[in-house]
Amino acid sequence: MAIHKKEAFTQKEQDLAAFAKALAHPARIAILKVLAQRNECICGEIVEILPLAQSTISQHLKELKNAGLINGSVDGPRSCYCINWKAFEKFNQEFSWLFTNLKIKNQKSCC
Amino acid sequence: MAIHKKEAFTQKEQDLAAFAKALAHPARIAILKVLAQRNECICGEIVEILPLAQSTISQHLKELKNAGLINGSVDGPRSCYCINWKAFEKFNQEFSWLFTNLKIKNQKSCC
DNA sequence: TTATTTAATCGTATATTTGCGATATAAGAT
DNA sequence: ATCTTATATCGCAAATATACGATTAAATAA
Repeated sequence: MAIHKKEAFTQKEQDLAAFAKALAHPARIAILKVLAQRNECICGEIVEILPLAQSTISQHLKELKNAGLINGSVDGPRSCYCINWKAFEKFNQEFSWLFTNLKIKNQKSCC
Repeated sequence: MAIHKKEAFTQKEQDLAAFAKALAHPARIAILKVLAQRNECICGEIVEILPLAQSTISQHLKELKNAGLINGSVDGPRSCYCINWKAFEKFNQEFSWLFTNLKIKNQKSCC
């Protein structure tokens, strides 16, 4: 593709797309659900629950962290991850804004 | 990667991921906004508005259509696209469900 | 009929994503 | 100090995604 034209779009569009991208894989959604269900921050448990290799889980966790959806901290020999509720709230609002924005002007499909 | 392990996850997880994937590009979010702003269904106008080639826009439209987020119909020599509000509403609820689901059990990040 | 317009599709190049095994790292246990 | 455990990272292979120009197809206009 030679060039990524992301810079041609607004920051809001890029942010929303980046957030959506982080959610754009069933494994990552499943990971978020696991993290949310346990009150304690998890890590290796995810590897046991999901049918993916440890390195793959680690990679997905990294992506979620890079997207800002989860926090991570080292806890002795293991890593502790948990959902970044603030970021989630922010993106939830962004999404609501998008839906609302889309919906106000036009209520029905024309084709 | 050899094998896609999507089938290892629940249908809901897969559906949500597919929806997120459709939104995971700023161009597609921009397209949705254009479609929403015009009460009439558009097509070639998008090509003039966005800094992408016609074939690229066409490809993005196809993806949005495949994801069920927009409808499309042939109108003479041109194509008419518009947002599928029903599908959007459905996915909006799915997302709300996810957020709610995530939020009920745990209110604060532990790390 | 032929030309024009509009959009979809094809072919191609390149970038990114996904996945895994192997290895490295770092803390705790013995 | 060495072994074990837990996780991150590296290197690789294969699949997907992104982008574009060129071509095709289909309808209208001339």
